[in-house]
Amino acid sequence: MSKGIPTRSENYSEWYNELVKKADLAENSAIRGCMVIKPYGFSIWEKMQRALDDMFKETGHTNAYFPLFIPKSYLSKEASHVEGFAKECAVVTHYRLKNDPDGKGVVVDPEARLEEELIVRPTSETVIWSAYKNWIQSYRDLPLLINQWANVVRWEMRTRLFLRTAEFLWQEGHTAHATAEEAVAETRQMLDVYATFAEEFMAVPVIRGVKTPNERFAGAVDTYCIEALMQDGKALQAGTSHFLGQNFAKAFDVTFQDKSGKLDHVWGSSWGVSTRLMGALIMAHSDDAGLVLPPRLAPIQVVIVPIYRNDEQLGQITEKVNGIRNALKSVGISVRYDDSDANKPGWKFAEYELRGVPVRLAIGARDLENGTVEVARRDTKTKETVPLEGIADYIRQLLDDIQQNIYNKALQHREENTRKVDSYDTFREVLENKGGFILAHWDGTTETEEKIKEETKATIRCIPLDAPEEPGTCIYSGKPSARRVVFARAY
RNA sequence: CGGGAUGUAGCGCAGCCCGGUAGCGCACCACGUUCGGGACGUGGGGGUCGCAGGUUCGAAUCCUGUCAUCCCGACCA
Repeated sequence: MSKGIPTRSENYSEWYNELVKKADLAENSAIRGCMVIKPYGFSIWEKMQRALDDMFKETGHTNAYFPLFIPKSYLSKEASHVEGFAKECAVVTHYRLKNDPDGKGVVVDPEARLEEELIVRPTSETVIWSAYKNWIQSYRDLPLLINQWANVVRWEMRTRLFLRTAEFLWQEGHTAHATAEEAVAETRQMLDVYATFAEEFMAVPVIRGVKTPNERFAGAVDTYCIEALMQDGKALQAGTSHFLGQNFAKAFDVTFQDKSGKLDHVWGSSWGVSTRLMGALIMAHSDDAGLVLPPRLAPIQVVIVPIYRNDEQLGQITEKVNGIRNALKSVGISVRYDDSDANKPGWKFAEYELRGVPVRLAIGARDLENGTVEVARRDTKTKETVPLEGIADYIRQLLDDIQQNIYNKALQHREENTRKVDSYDTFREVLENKGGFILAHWDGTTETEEKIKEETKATIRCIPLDAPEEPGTCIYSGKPSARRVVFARAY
């Protein structure tokens, strides 16, 4: 990027922060740990939301909305759940302010203390399951397939734009089923939905896997996840899906009668992805010139920049551009024509590259004469002059090519940075010098996992669902192992 | 909550050591020339120097306190 911004290789972290700000995606708010998502950033998030929501509905889910506040007693009903979240909860203790007796603004009215504190939801399992108790009586009420789009709060000590913020936006699905098999199938189905979304929309290849007990969601029987590899060799969990067993059903006494009249607790699942996906999107593809957006998620797919010397020329160009815009719009391509006089073409070129617009068309007097347009693509930064005739089909094909190319690049990067390692020395060396995913044998104990984490900062990202059976010995303890698991340092 | 740093114009910074009434770049406004890769010239507007005390004839500068932000840890499905 221009103007003294560090490059990816100099300082990935700083590069990321600057990019988020310069590309007008988000900024830190004055509120501790919170983020302001700016209009451009939010428009990308909206595209993600829409695509995900369509996928949820296709798989039979409906949207609903539950309260922001959770009575403290709800949260404590499921023992491991409360333990997992207790350390990062924002708590509402009072319901009224009053004027400061010393005349200095307002103070919390000590007389307005809540009898029972309210927790700002860190996740909604507890409020939702307390509602499900009343919604479910019979097997005829099942499966219950509900999703909500909401904000949640987790009081993180240290935050990073999009990747970890005190408040974030997400989607959380909560389902109830008559059998364990159905609930597991749901859990796996939603994992696949997430993986498909990541790969086909975000152009980010992911590994589907199951978490170790240590990394499991607080209150789940099994936690599944998709793991992506960022350009700096660190892993990012891009989505999770949990099989809850009967844990929440038991905690909230959610039972149903089956066909034979027998009473049983229902089986649950929950799953979610958050604005963290924005972080994944940014980190997976961007380069030193700025953001690189996959066409399927780009708010503006094509920007048109006129090159002119005077109003007369601009008029002629605009006339030609109107035809192009209509042709592109008619095949469903989103276009912006930037004829603003405020900035020069060179400035606009740089600006739209920074914002990751996949395709840029430049059209000037030369093109008017020749019946051509200059087409520049963001992913490869190449440009060529093409005839105006058939431009819509050409661009549509080009957008598909760009989507595919971005994915291929990310996949190639992941493949080049996924290594089988069989000794602890090599493991440490690879982590230190190369990063990436490391496929290694592990003895299956939390103890070993913790030791490795302490010594190397690497965690087991997941046990891949497609991990082949392969007897070996644990790189740390030397004990037998049935298959390799994925290690990495993570965000 | 520990360790380090920083608060000066919308943004990025210099000035502080050695006290003398605030400056640079970008952005902004006006005019002209420019316009196919972040244009140039000339003129102009904008700041109680984070906040509160103190020292001094005089404080952005020295002292004390305080608040905030950032980085490194601890924390983190």
